[in-house]
Amino acid sequence: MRSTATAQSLTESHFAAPINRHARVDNIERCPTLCSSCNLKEMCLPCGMKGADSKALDEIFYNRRTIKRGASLYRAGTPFQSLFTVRSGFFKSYAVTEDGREQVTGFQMAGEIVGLDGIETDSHSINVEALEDSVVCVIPFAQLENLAGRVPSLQHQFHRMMSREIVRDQGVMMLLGSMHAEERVAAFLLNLSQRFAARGYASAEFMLRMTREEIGSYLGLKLETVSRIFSKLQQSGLIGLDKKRVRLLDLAALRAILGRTCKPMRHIDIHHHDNIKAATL
Amino acid sequence: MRSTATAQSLTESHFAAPINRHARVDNIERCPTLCSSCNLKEMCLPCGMKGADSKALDEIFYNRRTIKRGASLYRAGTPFQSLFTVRSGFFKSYAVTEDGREQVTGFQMAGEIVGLDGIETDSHSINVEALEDSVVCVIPFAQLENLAGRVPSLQHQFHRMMSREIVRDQGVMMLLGSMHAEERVAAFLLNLSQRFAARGYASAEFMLRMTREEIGSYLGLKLETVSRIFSKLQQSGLIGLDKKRVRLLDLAALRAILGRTCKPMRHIDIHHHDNIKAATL
DNA sequence: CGGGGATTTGACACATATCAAGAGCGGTGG
DNA sequence: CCACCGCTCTTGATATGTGTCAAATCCCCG
Repeated sequence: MRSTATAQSLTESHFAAPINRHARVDNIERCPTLCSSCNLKEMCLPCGMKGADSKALDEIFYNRRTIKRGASLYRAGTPFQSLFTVRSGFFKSYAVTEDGREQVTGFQMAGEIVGLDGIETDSHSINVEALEDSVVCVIPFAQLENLAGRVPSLQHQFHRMMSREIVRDQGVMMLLGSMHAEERVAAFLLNLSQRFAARGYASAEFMLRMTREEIGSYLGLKLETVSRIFSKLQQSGLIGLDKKRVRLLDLAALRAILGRTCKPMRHIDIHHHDNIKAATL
Repeated sequence: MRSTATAQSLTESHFAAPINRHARVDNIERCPTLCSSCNLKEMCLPCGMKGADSKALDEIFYNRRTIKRGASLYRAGTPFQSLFTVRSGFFKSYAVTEDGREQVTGFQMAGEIVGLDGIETDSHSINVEALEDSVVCVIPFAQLENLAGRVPSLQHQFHRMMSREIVRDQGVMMLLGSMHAEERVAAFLLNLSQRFAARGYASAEFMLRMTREEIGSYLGLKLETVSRIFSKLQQSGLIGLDKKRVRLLDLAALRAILGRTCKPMRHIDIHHHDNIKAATL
């Protein structure tokens, strides 16, 4: 049923966890694994904690929860109680305005943390939805804070993860605020590639779990624009594209797209150049 | 790993930091006020802490530092040691790409916290610069974490402030990703107004500390566009404008600008509506 | 008081949105 | 099994919002 070959390693490896087949209802179960022996510990909450400290995380009484494709992990306005770390699968987070506009604020994959938006007001401010059948670890926030108060390395690691989220968001602002469509798409693909690589997956070929529209929402573009740019990159030989499967064929060229700010500069002449120099210095 | 001892030495090094040079140099002084008696405590770090706990914050050995207009509080790449809370004045934070593009990621005013970007990697990822002569409280982060480990209410309050920053950033993403120029400007003005109001300042009339270009960078617009929209809003009577001084004359109308998404919605019909419903469910 | 940056405004260019049509695909039910 | 349906994606033609370039004024700061 799932498409053939290569990228299945992305999904299969984590599907050892039992998935509730019958009901459309999310399944909650007692966690069978401890953080200290989890294969994701290198990039999840325990990252950076050593020896005894990392064992301390096992104190937390947490559950696994499976979320079906298309189902919500949580919605804006619901009370905040727990953080979630993605065990397997793929999520999107998005905000909705009163007038119904939807803005995707991020895509989350294995090892990434979700739910930080709820801490401020004790209720969630955004929505998080599974883009494929997924499994998360549910971490009761009160317990985490309690434990963090006693384990400095955990506390610090948690702060680092929040800080990382802030830095990530600022990167998105940069992308949305000052990049052209083609740059945004290139940055998006490279970012995904990098994150897959960090997880030991193929970094040059992967499945896009989200639609063109969701990509567009994330990048501040319309779906048609995303599609057109995909086509263009494909024709230029920078990427290979088969439906949702992407192959990055020329990483250097993709990175180069990020560099060039001032368009092809066709109408440029010496005068022009001087102006630009003067303006930027 | 971070002991109190290192924390002290961190602070010491702050004192010893090469803050030489006469005239245009930032000034550092021992803080004359305690958090528990600070007039900003309602909206600063101590916010939400009660009685004895709020006194605990006084344990932190922190300094005041004055930053001249145009001077940097910190720059990207410099080592992270302390957080800062704005005591008075106004700042902008901004990121810079390799190719020199600058993206303003936020404006900070009294009671707001700055520096959270540095926690992740122990070095700052963005730049922060004073838009007017300003004063900040310097909070050595190691000390803060140490104290937070012993004072749960402080720990929780700090987590709330980080979460707030994340939520704020997501609001900016929404603004940059799915709003029109006029909406962005309106949202910007209303946001400033609200923050001034929360501080007991006039919320309908205030000075813009930043240039049109900085506003544009923040909003993902060019300075000319910002200027044009200011003019338009003025001509419509929604705002009064005199150089950097703004008066919000019609809050309701400004808020209304945020509501209308789909232009005049001319081509809409019932079919369309059905599609939308189906799509969102 | 002078000079350079900030702002405004206009004319025009261009990137991206909008509208529209069709193709491909997956699921569903006869 | 095929036919149908809805959704996603692609592609083209066109519209439009915002950027770009330019020039004049203003005025803040030294």
